[in-house]
Amino acid sequence: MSARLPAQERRDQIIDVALAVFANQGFYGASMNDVADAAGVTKPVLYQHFGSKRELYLALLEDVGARLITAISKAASESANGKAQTEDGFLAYFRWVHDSRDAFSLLFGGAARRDEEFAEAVRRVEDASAEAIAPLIAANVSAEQQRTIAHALVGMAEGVARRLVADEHTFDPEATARWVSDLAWAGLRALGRER
Amino acid sequence: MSARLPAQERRDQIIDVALAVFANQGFYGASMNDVADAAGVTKPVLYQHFGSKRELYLALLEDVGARLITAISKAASESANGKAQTEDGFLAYFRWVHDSRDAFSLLFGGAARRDEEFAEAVRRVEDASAEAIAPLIAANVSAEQQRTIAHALVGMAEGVARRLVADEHTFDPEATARWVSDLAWAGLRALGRER
DNA sequence: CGGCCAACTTACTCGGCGGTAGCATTGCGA
DNA sequence: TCGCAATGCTACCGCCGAGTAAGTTGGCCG
Repeated sequence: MSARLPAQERRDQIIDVALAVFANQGFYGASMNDVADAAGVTKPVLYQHFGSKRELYLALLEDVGARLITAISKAASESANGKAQTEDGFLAYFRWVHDSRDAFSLLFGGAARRDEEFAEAVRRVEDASAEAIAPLIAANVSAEQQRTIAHALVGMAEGVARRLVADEHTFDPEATARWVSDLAWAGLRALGRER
Repeated sequence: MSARLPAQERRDQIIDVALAVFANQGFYGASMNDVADAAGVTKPVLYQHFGSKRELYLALLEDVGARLITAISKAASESANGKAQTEDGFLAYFRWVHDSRDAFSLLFGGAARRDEEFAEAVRRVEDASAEAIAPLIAANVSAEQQRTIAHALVGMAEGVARRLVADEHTFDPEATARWVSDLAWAGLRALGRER
């Protein structure tokens, strides 16, 4: 069988494997036995590293969410003007989706939204994204409208990504980001002009 | 206890009640006993009307999805120009969300996306929405780009609605629709100009 | 009034899953 | 080389939920 591993390595491997399993079968669809099997190990081993199924799943969400936020905010902070920020932000997002489909499925595939505790973890990610977007929105609109716009843009990216991940065929993150950010940026500029 | 009901009425009542229960607790969170209790009957009664839990849930999805599609496409078909179609489409959408939060939660709350069969039902709704949007998109872009744009707009509406439904506080469908459709329409117009 | 069919209930089965107790084994450090 | 702590496994428990068999009640029709 597979070799024994020191605790830390085993833990990392479990996280890796569990991400794939949960992404494919969902939180309820995958049993702890499924995860254990996929890791080449038995159930009690999982419980040596994570107190419960929920705890394992939460660890995954946090892990994956942090990565996404980092990618986006890093990209946005390095851009000069608003338009570049929009483009680079979307580009970072779609690159992340492209390179980590499992992570995307886990965060936005659905299961995470039903459970209040999980939903909160997802919402933290979405709110962080919305916050990264906020500065791009014209200042002369109400706070309520700003939040709406921000979440509209987040939803845009999510909606596009969902379709790309659903129909398996590969996609070009650069082109997708350009299309979406063109759409978004034009909308944002229009907002500034009127009223 | 509650009176006996003829089959058809009981079936309708179950659908009503099940919608509320599943919307609040999710497919996995709610047991058939929960649904039965909420309807004031016992489990076997449910199974007289629906072959399985999945079948009941699917019936709900179809039912609710059809209503949404009808609302949107009716609104869009009655509008004169593209801009009006955009506005009226979004307006119909947000009115629907406003008046049927449970239905929204069921369709887009998440649980439905994990299961392949359920996900397909949801995708049918999203695709139908995307199709309603397609004619608004400039013809001089690739088919691939068109689909991306269409799903971006669908995602926009969904993202905004999700936030509105998540933080309970009531919202104004008219204002929301205006904000979102302004954003969308400006983007769509910009698309037509370039290239 | 009486019978009969549809509506409904009680009371189960069965399987799967989260979680755990206790034992086996491996390989690292001395 | 040998001990022993850490790593892992076998085998189990309890529970809960989907689904069902068989019996009971209510009300409509003749």
